[in-house]
Amino acid sequence: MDLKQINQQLSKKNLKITRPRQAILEALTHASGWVTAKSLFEELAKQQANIDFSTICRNLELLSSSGILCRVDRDSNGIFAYSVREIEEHHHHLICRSCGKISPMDFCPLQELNSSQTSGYSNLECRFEVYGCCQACQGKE
Amino acid sequence: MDLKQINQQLSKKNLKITRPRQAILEALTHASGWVTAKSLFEELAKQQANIDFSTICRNLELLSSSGILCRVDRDSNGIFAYSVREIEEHHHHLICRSCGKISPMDFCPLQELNSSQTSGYSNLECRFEVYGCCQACQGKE
DNA sequence: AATATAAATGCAAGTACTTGCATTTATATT
DNA sequence: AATATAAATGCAAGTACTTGCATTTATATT
Repeated sequence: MDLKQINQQLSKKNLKITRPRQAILEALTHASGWVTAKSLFEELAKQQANIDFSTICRNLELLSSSGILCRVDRDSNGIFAYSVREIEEHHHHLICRSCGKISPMDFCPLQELNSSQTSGYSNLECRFEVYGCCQACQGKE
Repeated sequence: MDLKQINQQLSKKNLKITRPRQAILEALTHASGWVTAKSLFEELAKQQANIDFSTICRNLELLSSSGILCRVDRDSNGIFAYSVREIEEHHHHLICRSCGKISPMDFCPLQELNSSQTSGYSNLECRFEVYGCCQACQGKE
């Protein structure tokens, strides 16, 4: 997804097209891989964009919950990595513990979950991430 | 599980039975529900146990990875809640977003995951939590 | 019982956000 | 074009750990 399309999405959701937000999205669309709040802050600082760290965090959070970004706990330490969402369908991620590679999976456990396990509950959502060692990293350690 | 059994497990794993660790485990075995690092710290401070916050965090982390405690991201904000593990079998948790109630589920998505989604990967593990609104909380909001 | 050693602790400093609030800014309305 | 308003920002202070390191302590070995 490119910046123009993203801006259309923002307008649809009554989210404003501000200078800091544009700089953040510009960096995200041009980034080669996944970024963290910290790496993005450092990148933008280099460009003298002068954007506060809290503004970056709030935008990454907001853009993720708006479905414009994907958010993954790559190192399973609660520090999230973000990237522009390229897949519209609901999905989860498979993460290599060794090289940090992130791949989408269309499998969602909620669909497979027998309702007896969650009987009486409404508004079900889940958090699901799979960690492993990818083919390229096997034997390397 | 009571303190005696836990201490046997600790010895088996070459983990020492120290005064701070005993105070933490004593509090955990007597706690009515789930505790956080912060709530446990405050509880122990009240008892004048004089245990450093970092010692509490390190123990909760270690005891979880040793299988003595369960650890759940109850409010999906990265702040974990812990409780003594009463179920030996591998399991995940179902959490009520409204009242915070935590229930075990024996379902594990890794068993259901089609291997085509993770082909080439080894040492698979997953993080899985389900959030919803429990029966008692429905209509309350 | 004395010694060795590996684990655990406490302290201080560091990390990665998060929140509250006053100010600014983008967009809709007149 | 001026005004209203709701969203977004920047700053400062707060939160919840986390890490490095010197010191202490529990257990195994002699």
